Amino acid sequence: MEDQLSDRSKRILEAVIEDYIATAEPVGSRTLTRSHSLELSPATVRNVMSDLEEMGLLVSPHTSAGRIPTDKAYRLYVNSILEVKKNLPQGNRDEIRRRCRMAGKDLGDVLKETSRLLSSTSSYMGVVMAPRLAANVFHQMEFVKLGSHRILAILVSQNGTVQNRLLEIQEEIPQEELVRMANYLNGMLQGLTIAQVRERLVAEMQSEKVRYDSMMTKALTLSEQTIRSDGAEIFLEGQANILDQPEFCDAGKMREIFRAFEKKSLLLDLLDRSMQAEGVQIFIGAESRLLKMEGMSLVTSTYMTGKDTFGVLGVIGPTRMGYGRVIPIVDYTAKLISRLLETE
Amino acid sequence: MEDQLSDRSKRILEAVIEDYIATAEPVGSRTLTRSHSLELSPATVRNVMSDLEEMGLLVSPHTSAGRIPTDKAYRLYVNSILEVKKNLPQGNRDEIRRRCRMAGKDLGDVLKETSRLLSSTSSYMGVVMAPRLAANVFHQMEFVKLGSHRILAILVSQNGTVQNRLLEIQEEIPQEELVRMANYLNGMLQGLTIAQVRERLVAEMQSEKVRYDSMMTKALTLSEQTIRSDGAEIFLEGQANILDQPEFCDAGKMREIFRAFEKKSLLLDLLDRSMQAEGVQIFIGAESRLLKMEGMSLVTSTYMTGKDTFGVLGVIGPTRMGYGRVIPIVDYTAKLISRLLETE
DNA sequence: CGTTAGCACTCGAACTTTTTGAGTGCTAAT
DNA sequence: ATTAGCACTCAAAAAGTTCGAGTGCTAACG
Repeated sequence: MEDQLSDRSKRILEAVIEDYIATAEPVGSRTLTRSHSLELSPATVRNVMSDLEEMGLLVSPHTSAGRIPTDKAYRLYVNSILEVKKNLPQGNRDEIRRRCRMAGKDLGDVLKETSRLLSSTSSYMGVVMAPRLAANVFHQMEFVKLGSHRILAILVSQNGTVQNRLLEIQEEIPQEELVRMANYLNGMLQGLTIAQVRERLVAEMQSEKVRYDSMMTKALTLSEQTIRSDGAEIFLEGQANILDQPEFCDAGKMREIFRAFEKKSLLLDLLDRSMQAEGVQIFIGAESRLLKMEGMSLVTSTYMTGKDTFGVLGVIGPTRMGYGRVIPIVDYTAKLISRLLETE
Repeated sequence: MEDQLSDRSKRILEAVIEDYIATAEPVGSRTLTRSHSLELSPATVRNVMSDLEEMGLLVSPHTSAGRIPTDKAYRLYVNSILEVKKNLPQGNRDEIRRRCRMAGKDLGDVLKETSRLLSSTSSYMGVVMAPRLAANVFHQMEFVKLGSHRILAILVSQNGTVQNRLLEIQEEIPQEELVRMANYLNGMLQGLTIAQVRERLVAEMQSEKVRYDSMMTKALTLSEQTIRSDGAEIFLEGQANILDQPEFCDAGKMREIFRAFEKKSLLLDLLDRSMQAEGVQIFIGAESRLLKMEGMSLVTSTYMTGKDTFGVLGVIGPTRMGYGRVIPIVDYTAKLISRLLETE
């Protein structure tokens, strides 16, 4: 399986891929020799392309058309041909920097803006997943009385995430008691991750010493309700950008794509998966069978929001996307955001 | 200008509009007489249609095609022909009811879900604008210390809206002082609208008696920072639905539409405008030149979240939309949401 | 007089046919 | 090993047909 590709074959494959990225049209031997200054005749190129086709790196949509790179080809390209410019063009750099300066906003706003940023600099779709709540570190909890039977619970994590939850309660609880409850909980839960908090609460509720203290019981019940459910948030921006891609210009496909993104669950799975490893990761076409609609790729990177809580951000575009350009953007943005969000 | 339309003309216009709504195709005299049981010959219908065309209620895309209703025709239809079924079909009613039961979520979640709901029951786009912050009634403010130079400010309104803002501060403020500041402010600002709060803060900061109390100054500065900027939130859901509309199936138009909705500012203007009057309002096609892309209409209604704070919700669809069906949906949803959000 | 049947005319949509040209694979010459 | 040359392919664009739902107009009808 270790494709023993000659240097020349690689050069040609690269040329095909780059042409296809640029034009979205099947590329033929002729056009290749013209645009890229390979010192070869069309006929030679044809032979090589024929080999590449045999190896499953190219396909032709029909006999008398040019050829198109397969997912496998992109994989090869990304892994061993493409050399990612370590240095993002200064222009991009500046823009990202500039738009990252956004003090006075909460985490959600920053992430949304980041998603926008990714979308506009890459000209594909930007996606950012907030760190999963469970991994965050508990910082503080507050209960605010809204009415006689409604309490607003506020859960603050150390990285600045804030979760609000409206709780309906049976019996009225006076404000002072709420404060005492919060104090009690804040003392107990300091520094734990939310996941740990959850365990702790369950354990505590079953322990003997709490069972007969109604205040504590109430407090535990309330807080348990507060941290229940961990709907990781996803910010997806720039959907309109993919309408510009010629391969999706037909209405049917577009609909499919939009529908798919409307329920974010599969995207969530995919992003969750890319959180396994650190750094930039690339999912090409059908490799992520989650994005089962064909022709889409995903470039992600993890970012940090604290000691050991991270989220994922990235760019979604057509398989035929400018990896060389996108990868540094994703990488740089992730690093910058990490720095920005670091709770020093 | 008071169109003196004979009863028959009205019936025919209605038939044309309804046919066009159903099929999205220009409708001709023949088809009309067949589908609707008007007791008239095609020729007669033709004559009438010709009149209607003269009055600017119908147009034909070209000589030998059927006719299409103009914006003016829709307006007439909505105002004086269409009789809105006061009673939403029980099915819809039930679904709306069911999905409105969503306790334990904050306002944002509820509104987002409502937008989804509007979108799916109408099969167009649902849109919900959160009440403008300025009109909300202040309830409570909290400061939570996140780090030595970072404070999380939480602003709770009486209707359950929660705003978080991250503040960077120069000099460290101990937690106890933050609590005292919050108490001071909560006492002072109780029951005012945010707009009034803003004024009050400015006034207070200039008053003599505060000027030399650094704690108060700090408190005022902090809170002033917190309520600054009033980015009304808009929840727009179901964009994929409009891809199903045949009139937008061409890629160019779609792109335009998606681009337009990506920056929500014009939508915001429009919704803001529809907040002038209470109850259901209808903007047809170019009437709202804000949605300057043609062929879109908007049905809105205000909803209440408290004594006198309201937001707007509605449905955006093609001008050729089922007004008779959509209007009750919007109306009913608005009422239900108002009831749900009422701070009793 | 309002309504209707009849008729010639229009013109986009859909279907065919033709043309075009970028592409291929093969073979023979360099 | 490379390349020039050639016959062949086939989608896409252009040109040409057919078809039918529409129209407007006129004349007849109750």
